[in-house]
Parts: sequence; C-alpha cells; structure tokens
Amino acid sequence: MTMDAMLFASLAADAAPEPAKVSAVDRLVEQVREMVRERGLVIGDALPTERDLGEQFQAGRNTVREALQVLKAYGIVEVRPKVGAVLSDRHEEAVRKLFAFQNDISPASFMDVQGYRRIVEAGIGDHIILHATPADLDHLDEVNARILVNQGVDEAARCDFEFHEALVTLAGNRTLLANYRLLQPVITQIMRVGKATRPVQIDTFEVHAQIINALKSRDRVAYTYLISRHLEYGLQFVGTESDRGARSG
Amino acid sequence: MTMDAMLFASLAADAAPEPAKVSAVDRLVEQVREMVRERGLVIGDALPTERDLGEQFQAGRNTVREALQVLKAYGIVEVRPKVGAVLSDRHEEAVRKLFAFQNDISPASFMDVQGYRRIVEAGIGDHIILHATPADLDHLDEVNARILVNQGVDEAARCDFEFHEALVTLAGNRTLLANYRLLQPVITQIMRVGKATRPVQIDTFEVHAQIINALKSRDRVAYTYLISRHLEYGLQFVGTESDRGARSG
DNA sequence: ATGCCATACTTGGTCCAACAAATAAGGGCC
DNA sequence: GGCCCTTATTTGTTGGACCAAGTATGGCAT
Repeated sequence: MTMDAMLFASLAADAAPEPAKVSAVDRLVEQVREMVRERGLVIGDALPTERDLGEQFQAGRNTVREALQVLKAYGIVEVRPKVGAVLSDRHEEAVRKLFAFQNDISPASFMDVQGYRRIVEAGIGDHIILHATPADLDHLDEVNARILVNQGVDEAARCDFEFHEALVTLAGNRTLLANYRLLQPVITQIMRVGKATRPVQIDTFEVHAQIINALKSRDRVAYTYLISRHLEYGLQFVGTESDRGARSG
Repeated sequence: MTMDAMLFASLAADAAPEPAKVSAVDRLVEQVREMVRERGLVIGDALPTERDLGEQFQAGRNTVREALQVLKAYGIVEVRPKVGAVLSDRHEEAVRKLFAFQNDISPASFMDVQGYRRIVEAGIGDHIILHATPADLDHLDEVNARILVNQGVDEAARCDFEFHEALVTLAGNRTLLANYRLLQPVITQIMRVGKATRPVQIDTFEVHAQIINALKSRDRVAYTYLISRHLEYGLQFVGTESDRGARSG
C-alpha cells in the first residue's frame, strides 16, 4: 500500500466500531450520502422525493424524514417546502453553529479566545513576512479601510473580523483558517462588546495600519509586539464592573 | 449595560435573522433546549417521554422524534429504547465528526495539517516554558512512555496523539485545545500512516523525550527547533510514490 | 400561434394509529 | 433473600391521512 493510498483511506471507517445495532434512520443517512457519492451529485442538485426515497430504500416516509432532519442538521441538504431536498453548501456553517454551542461566551472565554488569537496571529508572522506579496499587503489595507466607512456596531465588528481573517488567510494554511473561522461568532461578539461602549473604529484602524506597516517593512519583532499588544489590550477591562469598555481586536 | 452583561449575551440570538417561517421541528429543538436550561438539567438527566414532550409542546410524536434526531445529531441527547432521551456529553464528539468529513484527507491536507500543528505547537513554547511546573513536564514523560509499551499501529498512533494533546494542554488555553482536538481524526490517521510502513515508536519516543528535555531546561530555541523538525520530518515523503514512510508526529 | 390563467397534481409539514422490539419494573418461585 | 419470568411502558418503524403551498397542465382569449 502506498502512502497516497493510505492517506486517502476513509476517516469515517474507523469511527464505526459497532457494526450491529444500526437504526433504520442511521442506515438511511448513510444510504443517502452514498447515493450522492455514487451519482456524483453536486451542490444544488435535487434528491428524490421523500416518498421515492422511502420506496427505494424500503423505509417509511417518517423514517426518511428523520434521516433528512439529520442531514439538514449536518448542513448537507437543505429542504424547501413543496420543492424537495437539494444538496447544500451550508456544511461549514453547520459546523460553526454547532461549535459555537459549546463556547457560550463569558469573561473567561473572552480571555481564552483572545489568548488563542494571540498564539495564532503572532505565530503566523514569520510566514507572512517571508511569503506575502506586496499585493497581499495592499489587500490588507483595503480591508482595513472598510472599518472607517461603516458606522454601525455590527458592521464595524464584521469589518474588524474580516481584517483579522484576511491576516490569517495570508498564513496560507487551510486548516488554520478553517479553525479560526470556527470562532467567528465568538470573536465578532467580543468585538461588538468592545465597540459598543464607545467608538474605537479610528483607533482600531490605526493599530491595524501599524501592523500592516510592520509587515511591509518585514519587521518580525514589531509585528509580534503590535499584534500581541493589540489583542491583549482589552483583557485588562474584562471581569471587572468597569464600563470603560475594551478595545476590540 | 455592563461589560459582563454584554459578554453573557446569547450568541444564538444574532443567528436568527429570519423570524418568520419556523417549522414545528425547529421550534421544538429550541423549546427542548430551553427546557434543559430552565430546569438546570445536567449530563445524564432524562428528558420526558416523546409522548409527554408532544403533549407539553403541542406537537405530534413524529414531530418530537424529528426534533430529537436533530438534538442527537448535535450530540446533545442520547436516546435509548425504553429509557428515553438523556442528556449526553457527546457534543464535542459530534462536532469533531462533523468537522472531520469536511476535511477529507489527502496529501495536500496532510501537509496542511502538519503546517497547522507546527504553527500551534511551536507557538505555545513560550507559554509552556514560562508556566509549566516540573509536575507538568513529568506528566509529559509519563504520557510519552506509553508509546513504547503499545505494539499495534492504532494504539501507538493514539498514544502519539495523546502526547501532543498533553503538550497543547500545557498552553493553558481551552479554545486552542478544543480546536486541536477537532483535528484528532485527521492527525491520528496521519500518525497511523507514518507508523504502518515501519516501526518508528522508538524514534518517536526519543524525539519526544528531547522535546521534553528542552522544556525542562527552559530552552526556547531548542524547543522550537525540535518541534518544527519533528513535525516537518514527514513532509518530504508525502506526495511521492515512496514507501519509505513518514515519521509520524 | 401565443400568452395568460384556472385547475389539478405534486410535495413537504404535521399528526394519528398501530404494531414490533427492547427493556425496566414488579411479582412469583426456589 | 436471590433469581427468573411476566408485564407494562417506551422507543423504533411504518402506513395513512390531511393540509398548504408550489408546479405543471390544459384551456381560453387574443
């Protein structure tokens, strides 16, 4: 067996150590997924009707519906009334939503998430400085500029997140980016809190600009210092009754 | 509104911009979750029977069952015949499973995941060196020792992962740890591939031991060098037809 | 022939009734 | 008292029914 063949081995296989005792619903979920694979269906393609699926797989319609609810929870299908179930691209969104469940926000998780961001965003400095093109850094400027033109707290928080997302994107690592995006709801909420108490858009913009300049001058030390300070800034206000507000990330 | 109050604001609220057209199933999912919160139910507590839930929330049993399937997919409840639905601690597992089949493994993702690990595991060196107690580092030795006593490929891969998991745990960041654990299926598969071609348990053990020693001597540079080399080692074999195997992480 | 509209059909949403299977609980037997 | 068996309850699964809302069809007017 070659490396490649082994790498392509299914990950799902090892997650099924119990071959017996599989419910009809679980069986249907797998059968539908298999059908999607076999027929090479893509996003937007429609599945057979619930009644057809029931007949094809020898199951009642209610059982089919329970399976479809599972697939819907997974973000694999989206079912529109009177139209049918169509393959969906909401999978990542479903993962994000599910992940956010367990991360209910609190002062503790505020600090925790900021600590995570510091590790990640500081850790990618080297790679960005070595590999980012001038066009990449100009793009950061563009994204950063959007923070100034939006006035609402929600809009500003979204733009703020997009800047940091663009930064992480420059690390060129899909896994890291996917993990970072998982935290989007939590991070955005943190940013909203910081921006709600008083307008800090201009401050945020300027700090971001300094960070970009450090990257443009390929100054590792300055980047690490600036990003760490930027992300640590709000921590001093958390866990207190102060309403001075935290400067968001 | 104080900082704390804002931080505790629900994250779920902003994810519902569509107030109209909510199905009975979705409504039930929320109602059950709300019931769990209000009654302060904890892991292991049982929910009312399907019929009772249907009567309480004015819904048919099939509708209740569809909602329970969703909650089951989320890993929030586990339902056993006759005993009913009980609150489950499989939520993280559900997230992991869901996250995994978006990350189908390939040589590209192999490199990508290793790159992610390098960023993370190198980035936490400073914190570990500054904050880890001698007991923490002794614990790493213990975990590392388990690699030698297990012979099977699967067992060895699991132990290998547990060492790196313990390392990440020492970073003292819950968010980071949760994200790292999300990749467990992928990482373990990578390790299995590395260990399947030839036995490298002893090599892995020794490299790990060197890493621990670097931490014990609080040597940042040595740690960063060792962990980077350790995680990059396998990359040179990936994407080729070579069967020499990759030394796993 | 073409475009519009009303009707019938299709399809998901919800609920009910029924039966099978599994299991916890209680009674009976030793 | 402890073990086994019966029983009752609950989930698992199916089929059917009805509703509401889209979709398709066919007729009608121009």
